[in-house]
Amino acid sequence: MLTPTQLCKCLGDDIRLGLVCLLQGQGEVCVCDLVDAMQAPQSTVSRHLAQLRQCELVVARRQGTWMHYQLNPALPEWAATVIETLVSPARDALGMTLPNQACCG
Amino acid sequence: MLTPTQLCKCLGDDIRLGLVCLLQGQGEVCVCDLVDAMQAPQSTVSRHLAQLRQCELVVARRQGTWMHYQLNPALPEWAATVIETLVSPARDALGMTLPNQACCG
DNA sequence: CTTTAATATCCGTATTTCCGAATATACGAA
DNA sequence: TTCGTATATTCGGAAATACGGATATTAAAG
Repeated sequence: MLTPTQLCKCLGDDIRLGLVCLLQGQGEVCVCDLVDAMQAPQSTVSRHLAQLRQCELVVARRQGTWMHYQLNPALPEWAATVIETLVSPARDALGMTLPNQACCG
Repeated sequence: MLTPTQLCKCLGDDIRLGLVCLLQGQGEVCVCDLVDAMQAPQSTVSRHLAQLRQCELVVARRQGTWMHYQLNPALPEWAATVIETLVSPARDALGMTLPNQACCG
């Protein structure tokens, strides 16, 4: 079960927080678009996504070769609130632009 | 200036999150009471307090030999919201009881 | 079955973080 | 000045985390 400390540890990294920002309010996004938006090596993005999955901050769905990620819609309320609160200042601080959903249909 | 990533890193540790829980809603608390409540070595508590100060999550006031800490009342709104949201589930998860303000007047 | 594309995992290395005993500092009292 | 109390800082080592190239896995297509 997700604890507050775990949530903060997960969000206390630029890449993971960036990924959460990309997912927030976007429904599903596939990994290739996330890699593209993060401008980080694919293995790095994938490793961080695995960590987010392990904490249950995100859920994944396979569609053929692609994996689609989204924020876990069943987060505890406090966790969802924390994420919603952080996303806007985090987008500013990290210079995040919305993902370019170019890769898959 | 405090960034979302920094805030999360700061809160992503049981001792620092515990300290924040002890301070939230309590006004000033002196270090001896924090050490007592955390049941951790004094140097450990002091080191974590220094980190919280460096991120400007807390401010300190000296009164003679004692140091009184409180949450920074001038936190950015998003940071204050995150802390308020986390405190209650964090108190549960960490088994925090309120500080025993026994040490100084 | 082979190839190709998307994603995940492995693994050695580098970096960061944490710990707590010991020590230093700051202050008040005698 | 000297002592005692409260707190901060130092320091070396242990543990956790992050990195990214190389490799493995999965699935669709030919």
